[in-house]
Amino acid sequence: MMKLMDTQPWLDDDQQELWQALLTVVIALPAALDRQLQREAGISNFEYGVLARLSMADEATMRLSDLARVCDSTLPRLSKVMDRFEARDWVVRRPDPGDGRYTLATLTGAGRQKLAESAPEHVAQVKRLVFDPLSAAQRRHLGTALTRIAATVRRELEGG
Amino acid sequence: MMKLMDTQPWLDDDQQELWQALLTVVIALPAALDRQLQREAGISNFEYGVLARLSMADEATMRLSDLARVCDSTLPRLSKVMDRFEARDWVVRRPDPGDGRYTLATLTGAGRQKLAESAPEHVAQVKRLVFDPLSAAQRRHLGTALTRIAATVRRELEGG
DNA sequence: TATTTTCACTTGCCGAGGCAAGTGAAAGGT
DNA sequence: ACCTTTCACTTGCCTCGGCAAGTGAAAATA
Repeated sequence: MMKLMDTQPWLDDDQQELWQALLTVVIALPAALDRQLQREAGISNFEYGVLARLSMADEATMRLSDLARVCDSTLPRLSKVMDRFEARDWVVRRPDPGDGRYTLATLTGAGRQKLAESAPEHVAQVKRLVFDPLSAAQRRHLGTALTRIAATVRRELEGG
Repeated sequence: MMKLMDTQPWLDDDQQELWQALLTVVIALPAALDRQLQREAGISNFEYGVLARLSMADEATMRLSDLARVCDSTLPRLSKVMDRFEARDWVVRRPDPGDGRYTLATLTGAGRQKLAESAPEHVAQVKRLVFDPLSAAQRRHLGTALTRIAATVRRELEGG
């Protein structure tokens, strides 16, 4: 153990503080968002993201594999979310006419409405928890840093 | 509710970008850490955090409720983690002599060893994913912003 | 002192997600 | 044309975590 600490030193104090704050954010922020969305809309933060992404797509339609990628999801996970959404008539699935291996998911009117209903409070919560505590400059800096980290993590998950 | 939408509508473009990056980080970063730790040590990122926190405590001993708070965990969740840890002889639980309602958890030698084994690669991964992509100034700014957000989110979860 | 309330934790039940194996469609090889 | 391989997804099995109800210990009230 001592030997390992020599070659691969631990985080220094500043790094420790940053790391602890990041851990709290990645653990507690999703928990807070989930609780509010679950209570007020009966969906998870992740499910909200799926609805939002689909609604932004052309024709509100995407291939599942593309949707999974932009939502940072595995395919099995998204598949099961789609099962739930289809059961509630929020989306419809059909094979891609051009290539039968792909599946196209389309947001229905009911799905769009569900999103519209849950959006205002969710957005307000995001603003309250993430944006309100920061100055404009801090937001800029945070955006820059997070974008870099996000890109690195994405590569990690795709390559690993 | 309507009032919120009037005064604070959707996120603007810069906010959208920040928000998307933050979503990727809170979703994909834990996933990446979990995968590596699971593969190489058979534990989750959360479990690693519990071991690490305990090891830092005086006598490697903490009340479960205190441990839960610093790990941003619920008590049921931590209780089940402790079941697993006790089954592997990584911790022992005993009632607090001073107040029988509290339970003290102590890290055993085996538990400390498990932590020491998994630490180097985990720390290296954290450095690679979080610190390496950033300049020194960016790290400082990120730390400042995340600390503020973390404090806000903590208050949210305790108060809600 | 007896009863009630408040803790700190545990347990049971259920839904969600990961992984590995299965299915069906297209592409590649012979 | 056939067989194999490679996709894109789906399904099954299992574990983890959330919530609500249960337990046992201390405090508060009477």
